Amino acid sequence: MIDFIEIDSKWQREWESAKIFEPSPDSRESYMVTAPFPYVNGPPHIGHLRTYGTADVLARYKRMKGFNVLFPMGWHVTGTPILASSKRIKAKDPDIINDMKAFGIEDSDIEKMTDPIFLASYFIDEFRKSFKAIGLSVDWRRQLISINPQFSRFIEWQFSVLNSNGLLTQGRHQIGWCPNENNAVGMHDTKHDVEPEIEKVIGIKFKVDGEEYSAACATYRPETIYGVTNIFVKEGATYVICEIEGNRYCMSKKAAEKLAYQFSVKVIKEISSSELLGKKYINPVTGEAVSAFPGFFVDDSFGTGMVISVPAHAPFDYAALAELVKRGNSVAATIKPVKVLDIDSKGAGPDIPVMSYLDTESLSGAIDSAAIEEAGIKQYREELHKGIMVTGEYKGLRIKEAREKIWTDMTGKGNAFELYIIANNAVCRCGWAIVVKTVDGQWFLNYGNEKWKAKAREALKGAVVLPKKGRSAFERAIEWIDLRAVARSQGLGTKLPMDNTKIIESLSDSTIYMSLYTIWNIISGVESEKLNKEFFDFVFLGKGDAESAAKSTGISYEIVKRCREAFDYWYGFTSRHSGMDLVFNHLTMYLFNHAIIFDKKYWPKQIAVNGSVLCEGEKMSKSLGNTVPIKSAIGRHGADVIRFVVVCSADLYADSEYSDSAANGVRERLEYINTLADNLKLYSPAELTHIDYWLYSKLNRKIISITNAIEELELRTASTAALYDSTIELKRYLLRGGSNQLVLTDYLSSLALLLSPITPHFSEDLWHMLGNSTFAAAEKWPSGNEAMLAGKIEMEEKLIDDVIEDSKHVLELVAKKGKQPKEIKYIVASEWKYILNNELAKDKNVSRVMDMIKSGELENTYDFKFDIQRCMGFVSSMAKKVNAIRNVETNPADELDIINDAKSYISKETGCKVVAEGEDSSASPKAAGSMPLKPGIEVS
RNA sequence: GCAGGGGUGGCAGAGUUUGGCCAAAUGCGACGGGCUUAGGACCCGUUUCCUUUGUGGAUGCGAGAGUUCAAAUCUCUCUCCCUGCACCA
Repeated sequence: MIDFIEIDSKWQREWESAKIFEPSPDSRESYMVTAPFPYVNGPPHIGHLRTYGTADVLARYKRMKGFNVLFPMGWHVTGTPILASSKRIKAKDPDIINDMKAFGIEDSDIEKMTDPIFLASYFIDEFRKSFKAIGLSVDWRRQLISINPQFSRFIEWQFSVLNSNGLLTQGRHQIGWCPNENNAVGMHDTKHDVEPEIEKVIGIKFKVDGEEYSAACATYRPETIYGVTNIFVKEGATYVICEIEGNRYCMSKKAAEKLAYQFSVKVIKEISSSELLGKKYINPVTGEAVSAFPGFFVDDSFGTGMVISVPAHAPFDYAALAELVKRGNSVAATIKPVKVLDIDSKGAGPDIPVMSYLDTESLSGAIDSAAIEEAGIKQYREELHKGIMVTGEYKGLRIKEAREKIWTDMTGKGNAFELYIIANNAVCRCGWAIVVKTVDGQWFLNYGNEKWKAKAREALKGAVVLPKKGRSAFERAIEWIDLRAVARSQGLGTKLPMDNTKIIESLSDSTIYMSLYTIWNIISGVESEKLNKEFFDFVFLGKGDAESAAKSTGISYEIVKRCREAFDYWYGFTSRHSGMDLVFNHLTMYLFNHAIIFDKKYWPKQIAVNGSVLCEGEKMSKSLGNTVPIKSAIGRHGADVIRFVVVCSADLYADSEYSDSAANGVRERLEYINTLADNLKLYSPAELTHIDYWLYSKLNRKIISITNAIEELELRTASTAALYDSTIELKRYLLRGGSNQLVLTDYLSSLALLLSPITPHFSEDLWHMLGNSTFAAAEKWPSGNEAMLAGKIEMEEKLIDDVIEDSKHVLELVAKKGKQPKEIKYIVASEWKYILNNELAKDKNVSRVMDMIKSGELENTYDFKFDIQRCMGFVSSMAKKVNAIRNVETNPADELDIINDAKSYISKETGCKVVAEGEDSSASPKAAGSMPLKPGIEVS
């Protein structure tokens, strides 16, 4: 049994004291691997490991390939989540406190986490411990934290460069807002961690007959204006007359209060819902006057609290009218639904489309709001996608188009105004409903800038994307990304240079920070005030020279010069690793920012995108309570098994799956290899034999395929070949009588190195067990020797396997008849069959070979006496399975030798004595059926 | 809707770029057998259907059509599933 925990810590100590992961620029080619610095507001779990593990495998592999590899790590602290967590702990929120306790954090430490900086540093510590324990080959001298003053100077510089390129613009912006706490609300501040969904709707003005105000009716679907039969208000709710931007409206009091965060709202007076019910409302498009009714479903705190009723297209409206009729409302009884659009392109759909979605029978009973809502969603979707207008000015147009036109028509003519709502009714942790607040003067990064986009496209072109199929997502993302709001009123981070009251948002301050790693170990002692524009301009842009930069900053010439050299050296080749969920924001912004700030030679060279980690078949999430902390996973299985399972058990783009059974499977195989290495003394060196060459051939083939796979980060392919195929090969080698100590040592040594990027601790241990004193982690990657590939020998071994398999099949059939055979006779086919077989193997063209036989070309070519009749019969019998013919030249003499050589093995496997002979000299009834690579089998 | 990914045997999951040793790797499960006092571990076999003193045949990789001597693999149409659509990290 391997003590995985023991070897983990042993080799981690040795590597650390040998400083093999702390590189400096030298004469080798550089290779820099980075992954997003983790956000440290909670414990590290195995989900984090996918990206970092993949990056580490690549880093370790490239190191062995002879590159000078830098794999740095930092910590992301910027933004609101850490503040939010602290706040929740302060408020004694049991959910978060229980989570912390479950992770094993002492009460006293939880207490201290009310200080966000303590919380961050606590988890930084945890992450570092876990990352070290899993064996990441990180240069720990370069840990930057996104709120270090030096980091902030760098971000300020970045924004000044962006600003000087005209990429920062100002404008209006909508945010989620808690009226109670008076602050912006993001996902981390809501109940159940939902993102407040801000949506734009249109408020249509229905002039109230005889009054100087209009009803403001909010809707997503202005195109249904042609089908409005009435208006709904909430019975019993308080409404108000108010003034917004010079217009007077009636709307619910609650709505007016919410809209005050978007507009300047002046309330004139309150008005009861019953007063509104008595009035007439003029449709701004059709000019028709309609009545108002009480609607059971109306929520006076949503939108404007006044709803247009389109019974033909909205199940709720239809149901509400039906309900009114049931209660004896005679005016409602006169209302006929008006069809506005049809999902049938010929207009042949039903006259009252809502009937296709709503179970009208159920309307006679109790109201089932959930069912009506579901019908509404379905109808809305279908009509949006397939609908064609059948009435009004835009008759014949598709709905999406018609909606856009009607929207701009109405807002343009002053018949409507735009407003924002929280579509998902998100609620702040304090319990208040979130509202939409309009902020003027928000700063945006303008990713819509065409020149910038062009540069980003160029940058993408110059980068390798892994997996290859991931590229199209980037192409889309570059076109799609537009304005991004960058200023926040709260959170940790760097202040926006243009507005010192604002913090730079946390994805925007992490787009080019990887470049800072290259010099972090040099500047971490430098006072942050000295890191001015001249310094960064020189180090990262090469502007000016070291002397003047040193003079203007007060930093020593040596340091300035070293920084520039370090950046220039390391940033020549960078490989960025991240999860696929970051393609549409972080990774795309990463490309954009590199493209505009740095010289082309420092642009990203490779971007690798990976999937996530499933746990026992389920997506990991806090709410499911199935997140597995890295430290407990390691405690169970050791670092290498976890690395293997989490990082290598799926293709790069697919989700990998962590499960105990998978982990056990990996461990068993590692144990097998280890035991074999332990038992090497039982074998002794000898001359190379057939089966030794077979193993060498397999090994070299494996080296080549693993190397190719890792280059493409196809780690599943690589790891399967390295571990699973290897154990199968080793078992077979021993079974076939292989026992050469030198060969086994060679094989295991190569295997140790091949596995080293994936299972570094195990490999290091194996490497030393085999008598080596160097570090496997720093060894040269094995190179596949083409000369050792022996296709023929592999084919021969395959032949033996096939022969054994077929023999067992026959023996079984015979056994069913109650016979117990003692001997198997193999009859190797005649030479002419081999000639035809090889001829067919060339191009698998049956008719060509037939022609050869008939025309006599065959005899001319091969100088052999053929029996035309039998040849034709043989070829036509082969016609059906021509696909299965192997493209390997064989002959009967060799095949006979192979079988004779393997007699003892076959005999052991089948339990029978083995005899072999040629077809020509055989009297066996099975002789005629013999074929190349499929000898006749007779048991007796 | 837009964009991205996918549909393979009881399950998980390769194979698709470059069509042909593909009835389809590997793992798990199930069943039968061996070994054991027993269980575990381990070993052998079976695991689409039919056929069988043999290595044969049929069907088959979401559905349908096409290209080809040959299709899981290429083309087209359809269908279903998953993910993202932001200012949250």
